[in-house]
Amino acid sequence: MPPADRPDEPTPPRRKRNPRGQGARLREEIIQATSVLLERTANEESVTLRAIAREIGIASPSINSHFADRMEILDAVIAREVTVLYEMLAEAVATQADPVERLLAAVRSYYHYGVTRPSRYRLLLGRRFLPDWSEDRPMTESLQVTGAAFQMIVGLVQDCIDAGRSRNTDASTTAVSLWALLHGVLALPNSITSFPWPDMEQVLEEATARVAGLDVNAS
Amino acid sequence: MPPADRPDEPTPPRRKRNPRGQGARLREEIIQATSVLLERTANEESVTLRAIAREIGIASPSINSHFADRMEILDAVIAREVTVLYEMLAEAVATQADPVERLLAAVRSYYHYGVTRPSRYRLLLGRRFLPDWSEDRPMTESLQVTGAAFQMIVGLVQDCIDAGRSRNTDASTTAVSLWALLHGVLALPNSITSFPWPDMEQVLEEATARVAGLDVNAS
DNA sequence: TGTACATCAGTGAACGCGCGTTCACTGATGTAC
DNA sequence: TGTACATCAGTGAACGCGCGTTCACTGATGTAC
Repeated sequence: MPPADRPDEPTPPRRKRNPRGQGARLREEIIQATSVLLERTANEESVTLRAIAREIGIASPSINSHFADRMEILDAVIAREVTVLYEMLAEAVATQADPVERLLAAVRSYYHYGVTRPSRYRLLLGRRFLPDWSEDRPMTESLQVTGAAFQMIVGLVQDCIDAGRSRNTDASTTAVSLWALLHGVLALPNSITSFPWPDMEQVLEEATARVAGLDVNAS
Repeated sequence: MPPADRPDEPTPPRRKRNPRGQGARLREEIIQATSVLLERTANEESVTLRAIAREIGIASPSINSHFADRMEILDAVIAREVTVLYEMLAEAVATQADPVERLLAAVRSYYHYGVTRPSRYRLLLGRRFLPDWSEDRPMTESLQVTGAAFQMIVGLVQDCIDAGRSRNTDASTTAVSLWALLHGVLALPNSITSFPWPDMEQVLEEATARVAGLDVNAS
């Protein structure tokens, strides 16, 4: 006889099975649970298929019909997050009219994403170092959005140049430098916690102006 | 009967046991093997105790008398590598007399370290994200050397300021910005391989001059 | 100079664990007749 | 309107694997007498 009706027992909350044509809903749940689990554990390694299944309350083989392996789930999470980041940038930029302010809004927005979703940001840029990575996993979707985001920054820099608000000449190189700076500012304090870091947002602000050759104070 | 004398069999090369007082030699071998393994597999996760033991040709429990766990070995590797990096910086700086050239030599040297020892560089800055990390592992030794390296950069920037070769005023903030830039320039192309990166050393060179407010062309 | 003994450096088999994967299955729900 | 059946969504037990860890051991070498 199974211990049926002991309500105080930590019985895993049994899921309702999805209705007939709606099997793809579990796919959504898996992506969502992985994202949550990732941010909670702050460690990609502990996001195993079994851990994801536990998080949702399903049997772990149930994942197999939706994803080939762990990496495929993580790739889905990445694709989603890259889009989230891209839209955050676009929204932030849209609120500003001044070319310099638009560029700064994008930079601040990227920084804000990295600070508030550290594990997911790490995943975006650390996928290549996961155990089951291999060279021939193209990730076309994420790469396209990444490329679009980059081109957006290039455009913003170019606008500053065109408006005579940047002393730089090469918008593309400037964008790469800004990206490197942003990534460093986000990654360093996360990596080396016991170091007397100054206010990194302030550092970023100043360095951005220098790297982009910005004329910040003009109206 | 064990298959004794088949010389073409892939018998693991049996190690000579260390002489009496020299047990600590194996400790050295373990650190060395871990470092090699890390660079070869490019993945911290596959550097397991058993993998390290296999690499050296010992039984895996033999490690226990030298290190408490995997993290302790990696910490020893890190301590070594931080020192290697610090000495590379110091040597590179010592070859130059001009303040700006000294700072640039340090920046190039850091970049060179990261490019030539990518997995170890990643370990230096990724330790916090390993599965068995915990907040109360101080790593005093590495942190001291890291602090010394940072102070060295601060000093180099200050020298540029004092010599009227940098338009900046805060050497410490500038050093943080430079560090972030360096880290980003190293990390980005490693993370996102399928992106049309420009020559990152060139990007670094230009951005360094901007971030540090350098007057590069003065003799 | 010999010999008993302690110590040091490391071994090898065995263990329990969590993992991904397999495979036969279950049980609700839509569809054909 | 009823009923047989196919399909869909997911289960649960079992497997082999590599891992870290344990524990009794081995065998060379230095030391005491």
